[in-house]
Amino acid sequence: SSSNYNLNISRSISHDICLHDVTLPKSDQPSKRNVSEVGNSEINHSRLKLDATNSSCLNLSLSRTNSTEILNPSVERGSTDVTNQDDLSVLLDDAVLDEINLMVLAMEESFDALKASEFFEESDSGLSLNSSNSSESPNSSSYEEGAVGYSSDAESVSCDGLEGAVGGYQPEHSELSSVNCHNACRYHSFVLECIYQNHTYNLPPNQMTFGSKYHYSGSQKLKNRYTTSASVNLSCDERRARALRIPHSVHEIVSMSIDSFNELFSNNDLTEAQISLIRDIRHRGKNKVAAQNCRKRKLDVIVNLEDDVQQLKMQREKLLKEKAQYNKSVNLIKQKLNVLYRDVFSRLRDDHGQPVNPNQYALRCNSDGSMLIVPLRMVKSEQKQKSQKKKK
DNA sequence: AAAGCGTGTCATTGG
DNA sequence: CACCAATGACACGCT
Repeated sequence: SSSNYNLNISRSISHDICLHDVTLPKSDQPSKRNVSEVGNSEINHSRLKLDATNSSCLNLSLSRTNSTEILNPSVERGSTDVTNQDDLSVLLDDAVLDEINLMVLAMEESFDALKASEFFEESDSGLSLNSSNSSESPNSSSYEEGAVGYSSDAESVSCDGLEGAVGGYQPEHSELSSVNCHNACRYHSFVLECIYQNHTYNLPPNQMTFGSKYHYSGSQKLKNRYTTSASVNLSCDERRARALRIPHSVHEIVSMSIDSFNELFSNNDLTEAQISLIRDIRHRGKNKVAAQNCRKRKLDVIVNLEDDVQQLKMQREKLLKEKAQYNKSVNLIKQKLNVLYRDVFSRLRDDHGQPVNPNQYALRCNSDGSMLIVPLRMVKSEQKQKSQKKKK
């Protein structure tokens, strides 16, 4: 079945390719997301798929729908059905294997897309990539230049010839499906170059530049601002530093004292580009540490505030309990006072020896300890006056 | 697929 | 005025 041969192709090819592991620094390995972006440009027809989930191993897979086109470019799409492995093995002729091996070779050449394309041009049927700038895109994007150009917009080289390569699926490419392994290889090599050099893989192709300063000014500066995963950035600076032959590691540049740092520029050995890069590296490194400290402080503040909230909650609970206790005591005292008051009142007698009516009179306790019997209306009017004074 | 988190970077600000 | 640390905002990758 077609799915069977698809499996076999994948196995044989990936075997070949995995034998020639392209080992990348861990920090340089494209992340899954990057791969998915690359994957977006895949087409449903014959295709090469960069499987960089384990980017040390380049995995080549052929989609089942049109793998015949890769295997045999002369077969028109849909005109031939390959339905079993025998057919496939016939199609998987030496020429195809050569192509595959050449791709592997190309990958061994540090993904030098130009070299890869040269191999293919020498070996295949002459079908060429419709890339207008094959001479400029991969070659002019050599590692050194990309790094040098980091601080110079003028050195940017666009990737117009590969529009859509990174941005997403481009239907036109399906028309070239049988065209190809080597197109795809070059294209993916190119994408890899982009990723390795300046991480512009997240940019639309027309903005993908080699060696351009990654900070885009103007209205696009936020959207297109260069950003990469944390693990990639440092090595990015390190590679730039190496490319410019800066005689210090990124760590040294960042951590050296300000005096040592200034001494770097005192002897005029450094070019403008080097100086600019060194300053940028130091600034980024310092800022990175500052951001880390800032976030730590922020977390500390949050933790402290959470502690404060907890303590205040506990204090509130405690005060509420105290308040309840005091209210209880006050009520108890009021009850006792009431009992005492009634008791005292029940013992009082007027001039005729009659009990005093508690609805008409009240007891008043003076500051000197003496007690008076006062008419209740007097007490009430005095209370009114007091309350009015308080309002004023 | 969406949300949340961690991180690096850039712009800005205040010391 | 230059420098630098601090910080808000943003984008990205990862879970």
